[in-house]
Amino acid sequence: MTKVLYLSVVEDIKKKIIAAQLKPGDMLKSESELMKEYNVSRMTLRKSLSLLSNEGYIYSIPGKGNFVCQPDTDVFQFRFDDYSSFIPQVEDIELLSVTVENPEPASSTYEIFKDRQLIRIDRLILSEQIPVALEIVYTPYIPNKPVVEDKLHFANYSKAIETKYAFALKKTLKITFNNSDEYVSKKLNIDEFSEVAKLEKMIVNKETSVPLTFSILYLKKEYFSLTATTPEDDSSKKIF
Amino acid sequence: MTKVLYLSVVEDIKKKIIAAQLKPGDMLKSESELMKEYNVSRMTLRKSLSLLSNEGYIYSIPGKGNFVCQPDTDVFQFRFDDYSSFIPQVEDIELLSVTVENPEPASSTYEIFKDRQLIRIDRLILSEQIPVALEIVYTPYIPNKPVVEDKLHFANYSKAIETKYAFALKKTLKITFNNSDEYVSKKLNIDEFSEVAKLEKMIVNKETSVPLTFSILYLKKEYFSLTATTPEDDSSKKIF
DNA sequence: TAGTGGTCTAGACCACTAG
DNA sequence: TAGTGGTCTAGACCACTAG
Repeated sequence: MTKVLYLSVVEDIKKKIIAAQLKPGDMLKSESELMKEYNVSRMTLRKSLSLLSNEGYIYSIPGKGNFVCQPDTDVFQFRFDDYSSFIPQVEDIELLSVTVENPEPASSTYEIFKDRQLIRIDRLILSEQIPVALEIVYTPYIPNKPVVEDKLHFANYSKAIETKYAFALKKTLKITFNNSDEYVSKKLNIDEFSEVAKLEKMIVNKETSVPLTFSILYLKKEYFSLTATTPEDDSSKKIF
Repeated sequence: MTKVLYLSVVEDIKKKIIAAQLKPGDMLKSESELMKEYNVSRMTLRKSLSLLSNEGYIYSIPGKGNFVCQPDTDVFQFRFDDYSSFIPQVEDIELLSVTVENPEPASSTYEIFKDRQLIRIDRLILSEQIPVALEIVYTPYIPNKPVVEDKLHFANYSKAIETKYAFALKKTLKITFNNSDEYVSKKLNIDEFSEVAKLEKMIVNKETSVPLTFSILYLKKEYFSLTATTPEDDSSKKIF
């Protein structure tokens, strides 16, 4: 079908794996056999196997052969950037406060940042005039950076760092369901102690483990809905 | 450092990208320049580039050059198989009922399975004697399959299918916070209409879109906690 | 010892881009 | 037209596995 040799080999083997003609753990024919079967050179055949390997279909044991993977079908993926993931309507954002504070011992911010001074920014997210979520963002306070000095540009500054060092970052998101405290319930205009979704996001430098930002999003429970799926076949990846 | 040529090239370029010496959108040197710089053959250099591409660091535009990717750092991953993800303690499972039913029009099972007859299995998951979650699993009823005929073996049968056709499956998980209904609250022994986490998992055949199973897990809110992270560098992937 | 996969090279031909 | 990346080959040498 495809006029590119190595892709037609990939397609054929992949088809057999999906149809379970080749089952997890099964050994493929040897490379020299496959070379004859598909009438391609060793390097071309190996390029096909490489692709199948990258897509999680096969793995190889040197000296033995190539085998069909035991796939992990319990890994789910979803996209999350900020509140906009949850609030489809056009929203307003109300800046509540910008403060500089020291983490209290035993608080989660202390766990993360130790005793570094932090900038804390509180924002209220509204949809159709009603408050929907409360976001609190903590970032280390670095004097002389264009940060507190210019609150308005802070968000963009933060994003810029995130983009520049994107390959060095690791993000962690923890989702729980909590009773709101007095502050949160007042801001969201809900009953005290009623339930809210709590999303804690931490961004750290993958290499150095230095924390970059920590944020908490308190979201009205009826707005929380998360859909995650098994990752798709990564044909988006460029093929060399 | 590494004695494998193509890996040392990968390491060097990756280092530059992580350190933001090469920024998203930047063009790499041409392949012929890189060949000279690293003193490797074209195919070896291209193998390095291929790896970097697979790991999401670079992409190429034929006729133009290789470029540093604009990474998507908002994709999160987590593992989820069943209730065991949430209940760390040794748990008991109580089989509540196994029934055959027809989806009611407008119900979510009808949306998924249309009017196919379904097997519905209700289980109560207990931890330290107290009910923690209620699981309802729907599967198409196929007469003469070793399914309803032998309830005890059903779970294993289901798992076996899942394993065999793992490469053909796509799973979707939807998480929301809902008010419990009478049945759920009674079984979980909580106040009616109080909040529970609701996890709906659907397994479909990726190729044919035929649904395989649909399950709902009602989980006591205090047990719900989900931690997801940005995917790690996939050095687990075998390299050809 | 024969067979397997892993690394690496030199070289050929191609389509596409951009001046 | 010169340069870029994409495909494909034949061949060499290596370490590892298993009988």
